[in-house]
Amino acid sequence: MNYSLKTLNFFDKVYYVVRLIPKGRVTTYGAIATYLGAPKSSRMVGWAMNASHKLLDVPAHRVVNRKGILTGKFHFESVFAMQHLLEDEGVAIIDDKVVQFNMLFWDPNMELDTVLL
DNA sequence: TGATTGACTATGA
DNA sequence: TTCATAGCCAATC
Repeated sequence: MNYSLKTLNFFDKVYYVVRLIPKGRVTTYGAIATYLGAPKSSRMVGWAMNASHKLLDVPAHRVVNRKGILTGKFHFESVFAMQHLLEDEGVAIIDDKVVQFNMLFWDPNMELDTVLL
């Protein structure tokens, strides 16, 4: 396993950043990956989310793809769980897409000054 | 060890 | 906006 504390840190950082997402806001896999210094590893963020199933603290529902589509909903308990969680936080969802995604988008690169690396 | 996979993204049509 | 394709990189098998 190791080979890389870096890799492990990557996952941990993903969880850390995701937990920082304010309620009622959303971000993207790419934004998180970029913030972690690996803009090309957006898929790894998704992979981390997949592993985050065990971690109840990770609000994976606040992470969508760059179009604002809830592509990860199928990985939740039900395909409506993700949408419902977001709506409960005040995020409107229509046709699996975040309404006014551009406004609700929370970019860690812009909002956070802390450097985790 | 090597090939496949995936909650993605950028680009071009 | 949507569709298809290519590139990405770590985890899985």
